[in-house]
Amino acid sequence: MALLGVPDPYSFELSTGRYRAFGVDRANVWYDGALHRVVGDREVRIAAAPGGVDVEPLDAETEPVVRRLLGLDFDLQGFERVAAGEPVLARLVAQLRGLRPPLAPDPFESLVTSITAQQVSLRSAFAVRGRLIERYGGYRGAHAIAFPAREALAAAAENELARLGFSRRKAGYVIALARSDLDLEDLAALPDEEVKARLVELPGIGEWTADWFLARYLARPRAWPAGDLGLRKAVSRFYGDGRDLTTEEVRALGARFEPFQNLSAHYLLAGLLTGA
DNA sequence: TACCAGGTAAAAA
DNA sequence: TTTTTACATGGT
Repeated sequence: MALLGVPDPYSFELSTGRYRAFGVDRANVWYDGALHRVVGDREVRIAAAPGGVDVEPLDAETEPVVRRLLGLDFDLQGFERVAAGEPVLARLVAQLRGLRPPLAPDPFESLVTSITAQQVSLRSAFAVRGRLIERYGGYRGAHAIAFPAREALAAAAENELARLGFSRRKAGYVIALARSDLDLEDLAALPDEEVKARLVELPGIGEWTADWFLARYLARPRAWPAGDLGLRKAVSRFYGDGRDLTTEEVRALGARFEPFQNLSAHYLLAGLLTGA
């Protein structure tokens, strides 16, 4: 038993919901009440435990990944202070106390995952992504499989990805991303708008995909995917007065959550999903 | 059975 | 320049 302490507030149940909500995630497997993920060439098991989470094995290689998978490093206390002054968020924060959005451990994985989710339902995206992981993944643990390495997909052919359920066009996006000379690690040093500018240069990466990269990989506090269908539905439900808001209206409403647009988006989405 | 789902780019107008 | 269309799968 290796206990990793968690910040306050923290809800393991709520924060791991994304790994279960839309089907089986072959890289982040929910099994027997615990989350399983390959780190390096080992499978890590993460489970709730009194006083924190039980992580096996826990060491310098696995801890940073686990922290990202569980969203442990978001400034939730700062968010709660700001949310207290906003009626809708105040209610959501109370109902979803300790919810921390998971972060993707790897930038390439984050982008490929978003590409699979473009236009289609998340259940459909999970299914296609699962087949991609089965076919091109790395180390196979007892439950989880390592997400495909960039080199593995750089060597793939468009036809092979199409057989897994990618549209021809999306297959091309994934391969072009894998083969591009953009250093995804370097993006972390750039401001939000510069990151987006670099990413949308790539084929198949538009503003939506770039926004989710800021939110789910770089954990930028102000990331606000205004064009996201789910977020538009959520914002419309809570602020639309019975009307469906446009992307531009949602974008403008983001100012109200300054400087915690990212966490606000996740709480609004979770609020919609759980009917809160 | 159709139709929609956490978009994007290319064609058509 | 703005609007329309194709795309592939899973769920309802």
